[in-house]
Amino acid sequence: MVRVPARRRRAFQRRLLAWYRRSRRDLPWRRTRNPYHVLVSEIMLQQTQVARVVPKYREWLTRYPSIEALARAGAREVREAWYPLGYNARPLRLRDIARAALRRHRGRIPQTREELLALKGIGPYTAGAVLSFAFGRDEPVLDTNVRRVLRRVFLGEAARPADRALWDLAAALLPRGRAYDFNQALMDLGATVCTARRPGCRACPLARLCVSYPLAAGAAPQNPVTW
DNA sequence: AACACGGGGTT
DNA sequence: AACCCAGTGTT
Repeated sequence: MVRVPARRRRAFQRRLLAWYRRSRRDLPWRRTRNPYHVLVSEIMLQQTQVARVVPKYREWLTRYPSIEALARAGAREVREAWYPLGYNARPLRLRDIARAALRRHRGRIPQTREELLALKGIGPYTAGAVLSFAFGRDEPVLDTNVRRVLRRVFLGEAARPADRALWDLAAALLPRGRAYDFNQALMDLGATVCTARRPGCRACPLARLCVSYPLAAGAAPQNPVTW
């Protein structure tokens, strides 16, 4: 386990949320809490860049404005509507989720982690995203952005932590009642500042807290975080 | 733990 | 020609 002192945790939360207030991206799925809309965006965003998802997300919701409309669609049709996003099992699973919602959940997207994970196409990331973004629950997310930010800030660039440790860390850092903004902020920071290549440490609100930053600045390596 | 699964943008 | 991308399901 990674232990984070309360003082450092609060500084992390405060700096991240303050940065997000002024620097967040305006994305279409941040303008709704409709669980179906949120789910569509999250399935589309699996291993797929935001810029490529935005137009397809709008088209999809025009063509399939409701769970019922999607549930009625044929396999060929949804696959064509999905092209060229790739990972073409996703549109079929999304349609099957719509059908399962109608048959087993009164036409609604389920609101518990267990029920969400029981649906093919929804894994730990997407379950956390739906719970925090659509239902306002205090649940962490761990995607490629969050994984990179937490690894760099708390463990160092060279660390190869198991997912278990990063999920625990994401959960431990979560400010009560602020999961929506906190999770979005973490992903935004990873996507726009703490990028995989050429991270923008100069613009990073967490640089002063970051284990990796002293290395980037050419200073002596800092002690690794205690496990 | 490792691998397959799409396709397009970036370096 | 690699690398990367709001991961998931299957060995």
